[in-house]
Amino acid sequence: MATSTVENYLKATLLHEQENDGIVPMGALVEALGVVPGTVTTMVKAMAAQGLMEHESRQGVRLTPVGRALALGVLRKHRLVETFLVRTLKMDWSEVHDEAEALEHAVSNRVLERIDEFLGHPTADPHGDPIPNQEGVIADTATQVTMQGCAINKSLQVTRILDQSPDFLAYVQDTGLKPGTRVKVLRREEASGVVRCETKIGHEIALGLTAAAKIVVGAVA
Amino acid sequence: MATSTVENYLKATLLHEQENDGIVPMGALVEALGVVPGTVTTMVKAMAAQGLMEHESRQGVRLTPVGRALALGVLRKHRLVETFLVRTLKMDWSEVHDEAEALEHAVSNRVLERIDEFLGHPTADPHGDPIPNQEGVIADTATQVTMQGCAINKSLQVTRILDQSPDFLAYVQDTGLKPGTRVKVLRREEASGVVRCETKIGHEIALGLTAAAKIVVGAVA
DNA sequence: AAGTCTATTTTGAATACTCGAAATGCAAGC
DNA sequence: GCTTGCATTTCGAGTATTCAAAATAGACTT
Repeated sequence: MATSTVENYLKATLLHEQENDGIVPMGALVEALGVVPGTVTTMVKAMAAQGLMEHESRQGVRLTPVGRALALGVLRKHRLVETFLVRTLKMDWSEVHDEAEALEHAVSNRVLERIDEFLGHPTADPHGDPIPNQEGVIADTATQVTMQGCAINKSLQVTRILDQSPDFLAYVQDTGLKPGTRVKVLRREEASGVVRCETKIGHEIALGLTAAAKIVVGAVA
Repeated sequence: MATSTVENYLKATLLHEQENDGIVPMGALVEALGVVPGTVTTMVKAMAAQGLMEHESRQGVRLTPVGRALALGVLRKHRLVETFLVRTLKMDWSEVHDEAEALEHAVSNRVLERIDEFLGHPTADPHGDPIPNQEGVIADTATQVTMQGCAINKSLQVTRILDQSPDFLAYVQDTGLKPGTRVKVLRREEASGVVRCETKIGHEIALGLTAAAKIVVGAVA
């Protein structure tokens, strides 16, 4: 079995591979895991020896198929646990990340599949991030549109938040732009970079371009 | 924070103190934790230095108030998690022990209190073992009576199973003598040591004295 | 081409936990 | 009182993970 440290390295690598393409630089893992560079080098070598990743010296790492499969399993646990904490235990969706971080290493597959069933096989967690299925397949996200690029004056709904930092989560909470919320972009002010929109409740909101780029929207069901 | 290893040593010590009185011999921890004697000596010394237990050389250990409080917290987590796995996730009550063993170290107090609330503040886990409350107080168990010593021909119910081994749990499952089940002891055959009883469903069962001594019964509500 | 900057690697050391095997203390029996 | 036996302790060593600090490789300037 992989230790929780190893699982964390796998997950961080997978997440980076998903966001950017090509090799994952050591610095990205240093950043994501909050350790010093030397530690990452040591761990990466050990994991490469175990066949979980490939290490190109002075370049970075890449997951092997085995490593990727394990990483997807960890991601699945993380996101199902988050969903569970919010939906069933009524915890605040902006505070469940750290809890899930700890639990993802302790939940067995047996328990996980019970949770999955209990929740009705959800495909996205409370932040809208897709949940890999048991085989590690993730629903397509290539065609995603954010509030920065979506159609104007069309009734849409928030489907995903791309920035998980507590700050941004609090901001989203504040404006009410959580996954599931109906929104319509009224207009974009090119000069100032302000995006004006209104929510279902009639509330009108102005948000900056960077913020708009982090909120994914889709058609209403 | 205590590591999960430390939590396991604390819990094992508490459990032994509850079953037997006086000092807990090192051998008891060796047995309970599945490590070699030298390891226990090393850990115990470290924990004594941290003020979690007192170590009498060549004798054994005793929890300090601080250690006991922590141990009760771990026990509370273990038992609430077990209850949750059985009641909410519909897992088999004879197989949840190992799962809870892993989860008890990963569940935060915040999550734990949500689970407690979700379950309606239960006072006993699926095996009938009492769940300490938030202050570490355990409901009285001194007046417990087993099927070995209870009244004859009185309608009672199973309230607790004292042996958690998979074997005995399977036996209990088999005979249907789970916590909550109504039973009446018909008679005890002194010579053979057989205890005859009948369950609510009219089923008549014969069980040995050792088995009878592991099944706690109480008045029906 | 030489020099500089930065990411990465190396090295040496620490912590927490574990083992196996040898040494020791103590209680019980003869 | 001496010996035996078992529980416990000590000792030396190994794994996994981490850090701080020094060394190095490449890429980027000038």
